[in-house]
Amino acid sequence: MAHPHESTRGAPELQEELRARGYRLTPQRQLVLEAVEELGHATPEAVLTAVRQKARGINMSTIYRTLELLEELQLVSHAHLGHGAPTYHSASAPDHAHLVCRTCGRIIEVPPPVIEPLARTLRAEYSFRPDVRHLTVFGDCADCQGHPRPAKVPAGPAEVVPSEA
Amino acid sequence: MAHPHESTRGAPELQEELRARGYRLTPQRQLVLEAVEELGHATPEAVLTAVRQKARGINMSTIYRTLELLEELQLVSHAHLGHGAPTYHSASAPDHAHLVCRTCGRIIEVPPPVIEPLARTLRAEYSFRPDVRHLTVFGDCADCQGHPRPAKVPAGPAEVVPSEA
DNA sequence: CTGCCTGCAAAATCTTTGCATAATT
DNA sequence: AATTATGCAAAGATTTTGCAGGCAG
Repeated sequence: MAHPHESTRGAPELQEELRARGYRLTPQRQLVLEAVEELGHATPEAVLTAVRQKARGINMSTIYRTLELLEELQLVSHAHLGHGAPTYHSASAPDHAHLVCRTCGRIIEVPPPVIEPLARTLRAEYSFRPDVRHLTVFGDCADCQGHPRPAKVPAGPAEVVPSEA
Repeated sequence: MAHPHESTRGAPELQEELRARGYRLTPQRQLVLEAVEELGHATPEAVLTAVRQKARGINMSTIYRTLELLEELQLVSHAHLGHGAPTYHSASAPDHAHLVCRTCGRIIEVPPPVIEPLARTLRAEYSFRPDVRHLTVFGDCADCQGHPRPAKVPAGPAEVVPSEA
């Protein structure tokens, strides 16, 4: 198959979560959830584009409203990987934090165990419970160290490199 | 004195850094740097307000251009503490990362040593060099755990709680 | 003087909201 | 049938950019 995340229990679970809170199941909501699951790291703009390939007439405001709803239902979560646009992830994908290279824009996913020692320290010393899924660490990746750092990060959301750890 | 950061070597160092790269020293640039040093965590909007109390006629576009320049000169750095507005910090203040409570909005500063173990791991396993000053960890603070989490984070930039560690 | 900077205004992004209509339950 | 959800368009909020005049060096 062509998509990153296969655990698209989508519809059934979605309907269940929606109805439990008095919300309705609509084609738009199914499509948005599917798009987030398939895209992996999706900006609202990317979700809109993806959804429009399957159905027409869908509006950006619906994307925003739906993403907010899905996040409330804990079916998706978002993280800030750059200046402006947040990116959404499916809750059915494995949890991970992000490393973002400031020079080339590359995004590296890291599994929770890498963050856990820090999380433990924050819980112990600050009574603070971090949300690892929302964590983004900015810095320079292996390929970009020592380079004269361009004024701005290059174009596009850049490739995502899931860590194998 | 009434302001957080006293190490306002400001003007001299600013002039030096500017001239070294062919930039000019202007009243606006001095005022913006001072404001960032005095405010501690400053959004562009807050900087504008602060600067306008000392001089008039200053425009928001100058704030943005100046903050960008000061960051290039490494005299300030920014972090994303919330949804939209970035906050700027003086480089003359002690380095620190941020913990942001999603429920009450409280901001807790943590010193680099707390983050260092994670930084070491990322360098060793991912050849990734994190920028600790830019690091923000979202989660729930001691006071807010177990609470029914409001739909939205409460008003205002909220108080900043420098860690004593 | 020469050319960098600033203020102003318009534009560009990105997101939210009001409202009438369409769709779900 | 009762309400919720959507599409559309306009409004907001934030940041960027083009220009002509002003100021630093």
